[in-house]
Amino acid sequence: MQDFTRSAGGSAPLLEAALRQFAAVGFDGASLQRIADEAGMSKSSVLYHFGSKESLLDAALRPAVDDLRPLLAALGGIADEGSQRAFLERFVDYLYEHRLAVAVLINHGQALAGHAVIDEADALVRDLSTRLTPAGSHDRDTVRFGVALAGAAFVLVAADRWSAAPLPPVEVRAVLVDVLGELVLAQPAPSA
Amino acid sequence: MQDFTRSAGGSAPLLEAALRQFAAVGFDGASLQRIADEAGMSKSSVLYHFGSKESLLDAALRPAVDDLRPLLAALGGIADEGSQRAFLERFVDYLYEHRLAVAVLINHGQALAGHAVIDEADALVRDLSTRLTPAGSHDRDTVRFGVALAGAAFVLVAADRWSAAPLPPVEVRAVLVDVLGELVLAQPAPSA
DNA sequence: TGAAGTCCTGCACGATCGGTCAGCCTACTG
DNA sequence: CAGTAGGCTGACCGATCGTGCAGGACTTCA
Repeated sequence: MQDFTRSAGGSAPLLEAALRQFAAVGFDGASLQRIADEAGMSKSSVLYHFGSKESLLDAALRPAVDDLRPLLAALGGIADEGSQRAFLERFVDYLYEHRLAVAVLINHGQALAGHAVIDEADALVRDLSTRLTPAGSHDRDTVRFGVALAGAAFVLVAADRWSAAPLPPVEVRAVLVDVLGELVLAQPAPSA
Repeated sequence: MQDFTRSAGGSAPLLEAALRQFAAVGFDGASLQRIADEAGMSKSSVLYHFGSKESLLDAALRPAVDDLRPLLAALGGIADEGSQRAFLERFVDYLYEHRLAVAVLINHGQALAGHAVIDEADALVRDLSTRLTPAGSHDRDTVRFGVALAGAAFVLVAADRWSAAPLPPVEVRAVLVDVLGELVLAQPAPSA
């Protein structure tokens, strides 16, 4: 029995091209032809490596999903403010490293529900959400979490879409750490 | 000379179906056939009303773009904290009313650059961005604006994607007003 | 009654979609 | 040298894409 979906050999540029396309125009909107062109190979080669478009999506998102798991594990015992900030920095770095995959999950995830990778990732994010807004959390915390995650995901992909000059990634990272801290940690008691 | 693109007659459900599809799977991913099915008509009827897929996108996004202009005008003289909050409430209401169109602009705008409506909307958002982060604004403010806008847009479309129970829109609105205020108005001086 | 106009549809088109398959080329193994 | 396995490709398939077009159903007006 040969392996059903050939594991990625020298197909890294293919995965990057696929991620770019999926993030830009969505899974349905992306075509294997364009992905192949962008990676400098033929459409047949793409299907040779991954067997199907859905397998390509799985392979492209897999690293982001797998890297999210240890992050959740590290969230176990966080009490003092120092370890909170350390976790935030690690989380922002994760979002940056996998920004294209995260953008696909956030922006196109709802339309892709049912695909194995998407459901898996959604479960992890749901877990992250309930961990960051624990106990008898208010809807307020859930909304703030959503704004933080989707906002960060957007900025990391289109940081300077409406700015005059490109934004330096280092500064974006610092600001995001601050903003996420404000949004999901140590919120001041609501006025009401 | 007959009108080139017939103006929308009783085609409101068509525009709603189109917006839903565009927001869900993007412009390229959405098919006229599915939009037509969802609106209960034939694909030919869609093209009868709007002439082309691109014209349909234009018609679907037009109200959101047009309603954004008076909002920008109202941003002219805002000084005291009261009018700031009033503007924020009006802005959140705008985002909610046009949440599907806003989602299309935020999530798929980059891929749709070149289309007239998109460029027009982008110019308006750029204007909004520079007005809210005025004078010698830091990159910091631009990032915070991006997080606020994209985060709000996401929550208004997928508020309860990772929450156990659906979130009441009234409460989402209140929280968003608070959050947007924290992110784009009266930011405390950065620690550095 | 018939001409005109509006709304809608089925059919047909070329292009492109995801996917299958036979076969070419290179490299390694005996 | 022959054999074989892996990487890659073009030709091709049926389905679906956006679009053009002719015409049917219904209303309005002369």
